[in-house]
Amino acid sequence: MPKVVDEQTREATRRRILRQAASEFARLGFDQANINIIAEQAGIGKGTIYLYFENKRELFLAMLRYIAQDHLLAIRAALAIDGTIQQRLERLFLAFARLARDESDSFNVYMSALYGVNRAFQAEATKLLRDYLATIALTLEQSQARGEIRCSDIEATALMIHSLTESYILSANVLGQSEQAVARQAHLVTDMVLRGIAVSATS
Amino acid sequence: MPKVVDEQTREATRRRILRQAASEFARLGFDQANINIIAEQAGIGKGTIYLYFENKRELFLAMLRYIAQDHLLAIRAALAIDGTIQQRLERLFLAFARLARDESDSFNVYMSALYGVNRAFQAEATKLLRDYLATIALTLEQSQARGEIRCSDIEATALMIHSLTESYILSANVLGQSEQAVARQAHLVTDMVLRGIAVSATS
Amino acid sequence: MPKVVDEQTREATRRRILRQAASEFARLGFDQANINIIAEQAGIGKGTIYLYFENKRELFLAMLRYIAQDHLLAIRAALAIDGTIQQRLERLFLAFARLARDESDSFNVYMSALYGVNRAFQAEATKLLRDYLATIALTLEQSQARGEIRCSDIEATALMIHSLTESYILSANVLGQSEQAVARQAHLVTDMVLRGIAVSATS
Amino acid sequence: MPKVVDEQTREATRRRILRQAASEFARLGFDQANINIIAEQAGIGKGTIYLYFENKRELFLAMLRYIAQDHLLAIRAALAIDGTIQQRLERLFLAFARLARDESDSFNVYMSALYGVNRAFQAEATKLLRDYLATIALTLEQSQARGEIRCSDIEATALMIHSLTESYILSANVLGQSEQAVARQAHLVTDMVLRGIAVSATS
DNA sequence: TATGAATGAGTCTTCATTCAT
DNA sequence: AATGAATGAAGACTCATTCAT
Repeated sequence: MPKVVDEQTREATRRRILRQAASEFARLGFDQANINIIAEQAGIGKGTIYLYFENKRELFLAMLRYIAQDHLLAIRAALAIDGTIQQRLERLFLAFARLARDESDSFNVYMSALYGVNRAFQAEATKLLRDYLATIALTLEQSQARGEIRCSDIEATALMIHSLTESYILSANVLGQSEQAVARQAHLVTDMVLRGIAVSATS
Repeated sequence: MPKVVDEQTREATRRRILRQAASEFARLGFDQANINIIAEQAGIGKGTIYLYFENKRELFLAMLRYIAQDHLLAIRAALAIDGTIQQRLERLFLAFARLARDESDSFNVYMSALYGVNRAFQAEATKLLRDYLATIALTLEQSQARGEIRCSDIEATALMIHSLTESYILSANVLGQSEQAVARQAHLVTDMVLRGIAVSATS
Repeated sequence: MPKVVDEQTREATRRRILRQAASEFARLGFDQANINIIAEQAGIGKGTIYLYFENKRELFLAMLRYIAQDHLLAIRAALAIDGTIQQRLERLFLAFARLARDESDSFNVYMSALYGVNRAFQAEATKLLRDYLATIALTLEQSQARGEIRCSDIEATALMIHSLTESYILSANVLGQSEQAVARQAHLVTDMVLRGIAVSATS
Repeated sequence: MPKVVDEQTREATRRRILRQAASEFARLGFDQANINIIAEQAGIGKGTIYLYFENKRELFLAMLRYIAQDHLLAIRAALAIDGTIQQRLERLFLAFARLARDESDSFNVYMSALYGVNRAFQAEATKLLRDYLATIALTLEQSQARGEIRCSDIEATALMIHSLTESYILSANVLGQSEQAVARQAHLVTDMVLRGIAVSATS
């Protein structure tokens, strides 16, 4: 009989690797990150990592999917159906701000993948982007069904909302603005977006 | 005046290196880009590149500054004082769209630097971001002075405008939307921004 | 008598391993051959192989001895006492040709060991060589006792016969000659050997 | 102006690498041989070896060609046109014996390549084999033109001569026979071959 | 000033072997 | 006895950088 490794242990190890990988990739980028160090930090042997992931590239992609799930859950929770569209979008904005702060590792690594030069990583990051947009689009549709807004092009509007939210927070972070300063903009930005939509929708 | 000719030659070589560096860094990223290939493409010897730049890192930073100048000129030209604020912001939007298309190399490399993981590069890219924002803020001030708009927080608004513009175009590109489709949004987006500002300004 | 069944099972497993080992070592050579794959092909677990053989090296040596037995049986059968010396040597030649064709795996692995660089393997392969030579020498002695041939140096002659036989077939194979073409040489080569012996024996 | 490296220096380095490579490959075989150690022994840096040879495999093949030239020169010198066919073949036999002794490194490495499992190496070693055979065939033709021998199938006879010579010496070496003992067989073996040819030729 | 040959630090990955079950 | 998950030593190869010319 083989050494019985229960699924749980295996899954726990897998997660530990992914977490350390996220940390290292976020800190150093794909190329500079060192597989051996990731293994060491995960408390396993050098070779063991290859029992869980085919190679460095696959580890990176798996990690990307792993953090994507987290992010998406956060986004969906923020856009939960209760509240007005304004409140929901504010929650979205704040959720992004929180992610960028509390999960800066995974946020950085996702942004690097999305705007970096590696096509394979970009493709994977784009999948997450599409999921974001679909979630936002769903919210807009619900809101429209309720008569809160009137929106001619849901897709484009979702893209606009996401772009503005994400980019605003990223730029603010890069510029060194405090989280509080950013949080204070939640109402302002969503208000602007909603009024912008309302107007453009009728134009 | 042989000295001058030498200066010119030297400057020309420097630019040739920077141009090739931008191309390679955009294509492969900092780590994967190969100094030898950049030298070869620039038509100089491997060692010569070190007579112009201390090391790979400095070459990257110099290249970042080099393309930043180009971009800033384009942004300033787009925001030239003639026309209404709406027209000026539309030109800004289109200028970004054109950069993302015609200068995709340098656009990519700038985005990678800004949202990548290398702090040194991020700091340099942030300088360019600050220049963008200052230029936009200046435009908003001019517009306000003319009474076109009324804006409580110029800085935040500039950031919003820039974020929305840049991120919209990037996301659209990543999602594979055509340039034309993006261009058609110019009026819509700027209109939304302006009405958003107008309203938020009074709120 | 469960003990006997166990013994049988154990021996069967051992043989299965040896057979797969011969196949892999012949295909890839000692270093490139993969213990895990041998185990897999033998239908046993990775670790189990170490219950039968101390390590990769010992497995190789055991396999070498295993195939040596087969070869030696074939050689002895070919040199069976019936027939003239010419017929017996022709059968030897054809037996080698058949081995090289039908048991090319074990033939290759033996040649690699004998002429390869690993001293331990060479020593083991040399044992087989000595057995070959002893069998041939025995045949020559029998033939001499019968008055068929007259041979001053049995050892050297046996070596000559073996060398010519083995090397001819190998070279022919390497050069891509068909089995049939090789087989047709049987009479010619043995004839030459015998006349060579006859003459040199009197000189 | 680049560092001027005269052809001579470069060629000398190349040879030094090839010589050390032959030594290491002969000692350890292709897989166990260590590129870094070869470089070190050749008195150059680890990376330098890759300026002369694309990779380990190409280094091995280049070394094979390099030693092949040496061997072929020795073979050709031995078969120089002066003397009887018997004398020429004796010189061939002795030349092989000397190579196996004095150039045992390159001899081993050639044999490993010829009878090993790596097809690429086998193909290259086979080229050398063909050259050997062509040289021997030429000698036989010359001898036939002079009326010394009469030979129906030059190619097969050349193969026989080479096989016997090479294999006899190899086996003798493997069996631990002294060089002198081998050398003493020169006359015996060639005599046998020639008489064998003469007879088989008329049959 | 310009060059490119030489260097060697650095890293992903393989695989024989061990050992807890 | 049988297993296979875990290990880590080992090595080919790349490429930024140096420096003799």
